[in-house]
Amino acid sequence: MVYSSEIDKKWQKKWAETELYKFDENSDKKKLYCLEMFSYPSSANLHCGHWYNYGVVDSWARFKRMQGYNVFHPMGFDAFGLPAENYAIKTGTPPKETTLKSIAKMTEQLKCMGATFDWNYTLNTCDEDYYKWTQWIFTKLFERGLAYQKEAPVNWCPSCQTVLANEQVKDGCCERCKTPVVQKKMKQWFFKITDYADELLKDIDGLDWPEKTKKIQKNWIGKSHGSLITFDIDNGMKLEAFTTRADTLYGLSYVVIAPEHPAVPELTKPEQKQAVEKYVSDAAKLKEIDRMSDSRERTGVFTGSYATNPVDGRKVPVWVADYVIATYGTGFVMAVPAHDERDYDFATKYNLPITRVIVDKDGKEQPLPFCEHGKLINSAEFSGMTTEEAIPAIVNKLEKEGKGKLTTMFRLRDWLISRQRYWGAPIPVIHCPHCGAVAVPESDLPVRLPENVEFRPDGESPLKRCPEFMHTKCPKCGADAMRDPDTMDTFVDSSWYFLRYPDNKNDKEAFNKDKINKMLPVDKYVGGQEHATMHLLYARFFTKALRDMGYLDFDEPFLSLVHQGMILGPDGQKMSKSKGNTINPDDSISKYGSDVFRMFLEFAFAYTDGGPWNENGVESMARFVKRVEALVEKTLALPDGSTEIGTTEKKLDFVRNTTIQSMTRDMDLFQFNTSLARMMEYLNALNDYMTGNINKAFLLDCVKTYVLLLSPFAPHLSEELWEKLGQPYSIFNQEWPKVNEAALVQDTMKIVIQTNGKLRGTFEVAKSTDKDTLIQMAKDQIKDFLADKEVIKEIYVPNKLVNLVIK
RNA sequence: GCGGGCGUGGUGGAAUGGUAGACACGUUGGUCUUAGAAGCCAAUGCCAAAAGCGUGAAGGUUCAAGUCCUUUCGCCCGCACCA
Repeated sequence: MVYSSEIDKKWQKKWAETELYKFDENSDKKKLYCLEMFSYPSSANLHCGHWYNYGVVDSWARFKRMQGYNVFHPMGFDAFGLPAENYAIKTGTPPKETTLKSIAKMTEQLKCMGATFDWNYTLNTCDEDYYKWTQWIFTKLFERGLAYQKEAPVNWCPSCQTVLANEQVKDGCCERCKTPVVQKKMKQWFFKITDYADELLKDIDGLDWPEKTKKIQKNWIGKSHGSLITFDIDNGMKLEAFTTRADTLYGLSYVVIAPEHPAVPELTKPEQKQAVEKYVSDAAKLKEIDRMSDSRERTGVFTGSYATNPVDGRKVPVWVADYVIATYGTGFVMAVPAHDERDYDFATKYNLPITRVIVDKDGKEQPLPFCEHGKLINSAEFSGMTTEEAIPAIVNKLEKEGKGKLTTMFRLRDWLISRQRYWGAPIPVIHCPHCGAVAVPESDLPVRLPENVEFRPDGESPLKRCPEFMHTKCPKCGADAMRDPDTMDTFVDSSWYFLRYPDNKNDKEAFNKDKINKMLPVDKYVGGQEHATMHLLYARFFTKALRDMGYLDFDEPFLSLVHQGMILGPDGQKMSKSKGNTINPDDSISKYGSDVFRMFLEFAFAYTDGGPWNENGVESMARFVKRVEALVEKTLALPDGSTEIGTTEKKLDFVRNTTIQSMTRDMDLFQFNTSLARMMEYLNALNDYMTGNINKAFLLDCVKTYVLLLSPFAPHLSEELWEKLGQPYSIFNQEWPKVNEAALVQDTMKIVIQTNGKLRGTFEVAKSTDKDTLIQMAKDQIKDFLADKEVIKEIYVPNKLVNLVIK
């Protein structure tokens, strides 16, 4: 036999016919939900990244299955989104057509991978049966006040012609097309993820996620402890400012409001009107990227109004300046130039007073601006207090007058979900002239995406140009009304797909509560780290919101998370067609078979690191497979031989059991590379054994263990070898080998000899040897080295080493 | 600027504080062959070398440090006017 893609086909067929991977919902084995992030259906063949994610994790799923878990391992498609729409704009092919074609092709390809996916549980987000429930979730969030519409300055991508969520803006540019994002005021739908900020932050600690991802998510949520301080304005308004440094209040020099703040016009005195209006409109024109640039000089204008410092009654000017962000805190801040760098720059430029109120802990006057914590001076009764003491003291005083309170602020903003694009789930809302925004009732869902729509992008939603879609009746009052013309961000689709898999055919509800309470949370989730602040955060929010609405009973969707690394081109660069450094898995697979390709990916990289492609590695994996085949064939061809269990048998049995032991551990750690290294060592040990006097029955047993251990990595090959060994179908219904503790006990031990911690030699000795004898043996072995040295201390680590401290 | 991570042979990468470099790739030599390829055997951190030196650099803790601590350099990632 020579392993090849023919063997792959043989077993894929048999697995399909016998429904080997059919998931049994009623099994009494312990469930294990193993999930990889689903993929965008693309017309191209599966690339290395797909294989690395789906193929490698499949090996883990097989391992768990053999360990006796009832593994749920579904696969589906994240099918809405811009690429299909952009392709349609270019070629005129409707997105639905391209997408469905791609899904069909990709499904075939995934089947050729030989993974354990149960395709009865697949889903596709552009399917009506799916997006009906995406829309249903929207209406539930709307009913609960978690979906709302507001006019807001939003991130607008002039190239994609749509708004973007904060998470989709990278360095002031569209994450997708790199075009600089501009600010635009538009009425948009938001999900109130900020309601869950505290819980989303708090629960991170309990997750088995990479520390880095947890940190990224924590920073993104960005909780900060501070105070809200109310300022009376001379026009009778009251404005609140958020600050983390209430202790510096006596150093107040002026206050600043963001240009987008709605109170700006009211604050502006007639004499300043022209200047302020110009400033505000200039600020609006600035691209996000320019405004963010920290080399930019601070600018601002005086509004003509004055605010009163609530602690000492002094009046300070109100400025408008774009260094204040409208969307963080209250969009209004107190400026203490002596103790804040930004305020210091600004005050210096515009000649505003700079008053020191903080000295360092030792009472020294540090150069200004001094932004660290310290001790208060020039602060009335608070002088002499430390920052930590003064903050509650000052806020407490203000609180009695209703002018201050301690509070927390989050960096996280609400999630903007409207998109002015075609290929997405329509927002299920009807705008009625009498009733306002009305959610489409469940009985009228789905709101179908019409097919005859011109989707040329011009900043307007394509659906607006489809009168049959737009015109409808208000579900409440029956009046003529208009549909919402926008579609939902595709991250909405992916925020709940893992809930749909276990109950994907349910046409009465999004998912059955009992079913998903049983199957969820996902036990192992594997996907790219780039989703840290997007998908992974949104999915957590959906889970918590649905829980609070009573649709499910768990708090977190993904208990344990792993990020796969990235496979780079042979040149160490990210693979891309334009660089011409892509590797097509199909070439390797047709040449060597899919198991060879899969094992190469498993062996050649640390899973979470990835790295550059190396063609030689695939070859070497093919050689490994040949050696395994040769082992099985040679074993079968052997005459019966001896039946003795002697030292060589014990030695091989020891290797067999240490292999089981370390592989079981490494697989749980997603260390596929070291697992396969152990397999190579075990193979070498088997080949060594075969050079001697052979006990065939014993050898066969060891070879059976070998094939079992190999099976998660090389499913087709192992199934074939299992059959060759005369074993019953299927190897994947076999149990993962268990360690025989007795075989791990050895009669001898290897002792390392060190002097001052440096290796001098080793020796093999009977386990029963006592300490003093051992030390003497060690000394004897290196007596030449010790000849002119004095041993001043002897360290003995039981069963391991002797370290002689010498002079 | 703040936060996090990582620096180990020619390469990918291994090492519960206890033999650094497992397992491979590559390279070299041998064997087989008319020849080549494949296979098999051997060698392979540095140094000609038993000794000595070696995990970015410098200190420290320890009988013993790639691993723990301090400082420092370099690279990568995240956040970035967040008050």
